[in-house]
Amino acid sequence: MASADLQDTSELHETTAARLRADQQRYTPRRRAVVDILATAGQPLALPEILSRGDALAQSSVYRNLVVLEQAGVVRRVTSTDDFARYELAEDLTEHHHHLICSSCGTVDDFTASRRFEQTVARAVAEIARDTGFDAHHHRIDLIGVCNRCA
Amino acid sequence: MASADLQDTSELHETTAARLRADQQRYTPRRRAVVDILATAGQPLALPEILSRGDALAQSSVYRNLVVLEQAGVVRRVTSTDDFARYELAEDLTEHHHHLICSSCGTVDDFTASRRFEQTVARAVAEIARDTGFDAHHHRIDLIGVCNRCA
DNA sequence: CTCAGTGCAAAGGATTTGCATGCCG
DNA sequence: CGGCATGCAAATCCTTTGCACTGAG
Repeated sequence: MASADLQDTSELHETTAARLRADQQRYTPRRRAVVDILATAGQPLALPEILSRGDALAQSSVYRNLVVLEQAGVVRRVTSTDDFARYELAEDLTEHHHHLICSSCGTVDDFTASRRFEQTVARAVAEIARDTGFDAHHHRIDLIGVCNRCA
Repeated sequence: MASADLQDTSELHETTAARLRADQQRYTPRRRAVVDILATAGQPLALPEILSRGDALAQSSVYRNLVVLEQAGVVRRVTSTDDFARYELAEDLTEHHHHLICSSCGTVDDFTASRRFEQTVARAVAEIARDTGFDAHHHRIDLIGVCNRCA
């Protein structure tokens, strides 16, 4: 299960720097800003949200940096119901979790399931992989519905 | 794999017609064509795929009809890794299933899980809903990996 | 000095929309 | 006849890309 407690941002940044380095990429101030924003968000963010939380970040640069960060395994892109891509830190930098997707406004919130549930899922996934020959890297489990704000 | 023999497409079309009617919408030949294509596909289709399987369907009309069909609860929009939206028949018109998403080519295939697994999921979902107050209409469970063709 | 990173503006591309026409009811 | 469905083309809008500039090494 790894994924220590990375509430400690310095460890997060160290890990991020290491992964970027492994990808021959630098950990620039802009990239660090993006990581910081995602780390404190607690939910996947769409680009406009990232921009508004940052200080004069250029849209194109953020997009470009997100690509680099995703490539390095630091960031993960998630899709919702609207047509904004949303971004969050890679799961091994945070905590294993799933998403509550609001079909009304597109907001994505995190939630964690019980250990027992996760075990069952893991078992089922392994089973499926065996049966279908599909090489599953990871899975995603989302609940789609209406969030409190929209209800 | 496909949903195999469309034993009774007439029932599908009847149901579809009813749902459209409930939405004050007509079941036109074009809409029927789209439903037929999705019914025989056995996997979610991107728009170009729908067009190529149809006979001179206009792109914009198909998009428009997909919106209408989705609105009426006949069609469901699913997202993959590429930037094509994909469409499939609503789950209650087919069979409860999940998706194998290829992170390489974006293809989405169907798979069904064991009854036991689904029960556990249902229980967990209810639990989450109770804890978070999130009104979950449905859930989605996808396995992301590399399909046989891309491997 | 070199070259990756950045910002601005313009381009791309899937999806949506305006408008004129055709057809079902 | 009237209004919705359709096709075509143009418009949208998120995202990507071209290009010139800046700063770290």
